[in-house]
Amino acid sequence: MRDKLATNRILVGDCVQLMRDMPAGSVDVVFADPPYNLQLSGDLMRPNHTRVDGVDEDWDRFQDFQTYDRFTRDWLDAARHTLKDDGTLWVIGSYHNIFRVGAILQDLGYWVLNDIIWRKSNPMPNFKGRRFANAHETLIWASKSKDSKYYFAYEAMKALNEDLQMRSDWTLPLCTGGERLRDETGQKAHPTQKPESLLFRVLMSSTKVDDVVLDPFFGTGTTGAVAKRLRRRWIGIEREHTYARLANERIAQVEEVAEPELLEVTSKRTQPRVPFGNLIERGYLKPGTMLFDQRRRHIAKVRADGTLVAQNHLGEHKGSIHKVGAAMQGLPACNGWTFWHFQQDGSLSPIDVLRQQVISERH
Amino acid sequence: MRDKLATNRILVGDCVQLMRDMPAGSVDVVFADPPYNLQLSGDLMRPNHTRVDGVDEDWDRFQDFQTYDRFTRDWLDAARHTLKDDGTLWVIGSYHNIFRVGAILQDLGYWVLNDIIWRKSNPMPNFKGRRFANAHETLIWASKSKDSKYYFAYEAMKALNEDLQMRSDWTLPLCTGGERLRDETGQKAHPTQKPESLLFRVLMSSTKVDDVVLDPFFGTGTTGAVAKRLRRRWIGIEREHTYARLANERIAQVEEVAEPELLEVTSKRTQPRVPFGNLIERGYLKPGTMLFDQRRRHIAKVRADGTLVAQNHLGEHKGSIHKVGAAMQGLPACNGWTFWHFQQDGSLSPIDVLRQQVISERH
DNA sequence: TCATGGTCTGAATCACTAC
DNA sequence: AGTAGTGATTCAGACCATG
Repeated sequence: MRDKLATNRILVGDCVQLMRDMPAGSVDVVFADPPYNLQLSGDLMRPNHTRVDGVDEDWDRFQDFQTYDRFTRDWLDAARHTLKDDGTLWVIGSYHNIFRVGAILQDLGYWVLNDIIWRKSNPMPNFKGRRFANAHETLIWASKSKDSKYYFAYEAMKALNEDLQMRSDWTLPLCTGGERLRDETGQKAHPTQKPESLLFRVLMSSTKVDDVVLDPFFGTGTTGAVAKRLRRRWIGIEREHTYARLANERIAQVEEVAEPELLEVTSKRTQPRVPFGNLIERGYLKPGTMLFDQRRRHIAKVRADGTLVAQNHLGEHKGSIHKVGAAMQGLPACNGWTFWHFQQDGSLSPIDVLRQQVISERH
Repeated sequence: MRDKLATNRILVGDCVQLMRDMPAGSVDVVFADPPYNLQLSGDLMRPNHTRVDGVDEDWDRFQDFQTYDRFTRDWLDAARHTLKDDGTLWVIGSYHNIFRVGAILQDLGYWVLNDIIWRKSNPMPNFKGRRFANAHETLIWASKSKDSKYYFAYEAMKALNEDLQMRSDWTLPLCTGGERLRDETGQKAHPTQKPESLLFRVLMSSTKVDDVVLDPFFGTGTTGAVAKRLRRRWIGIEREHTYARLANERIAQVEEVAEPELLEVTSKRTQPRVPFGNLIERGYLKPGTMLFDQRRRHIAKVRADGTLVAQNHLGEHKGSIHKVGAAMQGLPACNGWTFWHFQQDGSLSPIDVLRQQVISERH
């Protein structure tokens, strides 16, 4: 069976049909980046009156949830047919579609191993201030069934993460700059190209050299590019000729690495900052607590939302610890963490010591 | 209807029945931490051969996905009955159940606003090294329907995050130490007690002072404790008397934030509107006064009826401060309050400061 | 060559009121 | 119910022009 499987090539056509035609149990890993069913309506403008270039391609339009569910069930079922019994499936999505994908793959008998959060270091903001900034996407990693003996490169993942177990949240930047494929006019070639760093971690964690990776929504071929670099075999399925042509050109330029395990990794473990508000949420400081500068010349009161309120001869000042510290001193700027102190057993300590406690909790 | 709703108390019993009996459209926010359907089989052992004290309660056992789905549909539907049209729902879960919860709530007509990742700073490691360390849980935030005018404390969230808009990933520690409720023998009283910091952020972002928060899986009452502290009204539903008793004792000890004004959040959106003409009526600006943009590239004259007149290479423009500001810049829109400035002692100030004076005069 | 400042952009379910 | 008017709203990072 194995040698019948043509790898390292793109099949152009409908992925459900093409996967059903593949030999059963021939693929080690499926990575799928299906349409998200975003249901966007109308234009979104930035505050500077420019238009956001959103996803409005035909392939992301579905009549309703029922239609999307049928589509999802079909391709997940066909993908299951191609998978070896010990193979695993990856799917990436957002809150628009990921719940439906997850529930359907559970119904089909897949066994969820992890849900993984791609925490974007540079997401698009929420321009209208109506929701939390949507700063992540979700991947589901699942084995073909509950009892399958799937592969997981535990040690490699730990090494990638400074000798700490790799967690289920990955902080990685978007695909921008030189990595982003563009057409002749400089426009992005594909609206949802994924960063190679994401596929690197997916393939390093769940495949071995020479394993076969199938991507039924190949797009511009990020999966193939990273698979080739890591000496995995790959099969891409893509409906649109334009994307397939771009992917072929792209992958042709990729060079394989001699020893994948020696690859240098961009592990951007950027520690999230600690906002002052966290100290209140976590009970280190209560709303109403008084803060002082070191010599007790200035005094401010903590509010529930993490701002301070204080008064001096110029009037009342409300805002961040930094802004109020600056205003009270009549200075253009101030580091509130070292300026403001809290009282403990009669003596004053800078609020920075509380921040250090929060950071140390995080390891 | 409002005064019929008994708040700040725990109802002991089945949440589906009790929610159905509540008056329709009476609750501002539902926060739910339902059973996760963990499907643990057998005991999990640490490397040092001690047993992990996992969730092994009767209430977390369901025969199959179908049974869990029916349960989920029932309580989500009953919760929808209690919600005001502009109310919102929060649900927390893990990959065991969150896909089913998310898909079902979408099917019921809820409209997902965000999925939120609770990124645990101190998660339990994966002891067997067979998966990624499960270091997060997922919350879904949804409005009752697509068109509802839900409440979101955008400015408060931004303030909590040092003046950057709050993202969809929240890094917070587990509930441990003194915050964790324990029984007489020192055992944790509830296996899945959530940290108060998590509820703080949930309630600060989506409720106002005196709003009603309903928690149908109340457990040991974290939602009630934080709601009381933040001066929100709360209703808890809990099936087990033991948990309800512990929750009552716990909440009785909670102190409300002493000064309600510390809980106030300010938002430009909720300020009363002031027509520009009011500034002229009240003598803040005289007809004939010249207004400028910040760099003095544009100039306009105030007319007695509260409109402006200005000229540029495209011709003469008359109309509101916004229309004329937009026309002068060749933009589709413009906020005239911040664009136009008046001269005072040689320096320019935005006319917005005059609007603020009018608002503060009115209290 | 380096520092600085302006511009552009990324899977986005992104306003509300009065007439 | 549809339309028009008011006026609220963005973060990180790459790239480019300028000094």
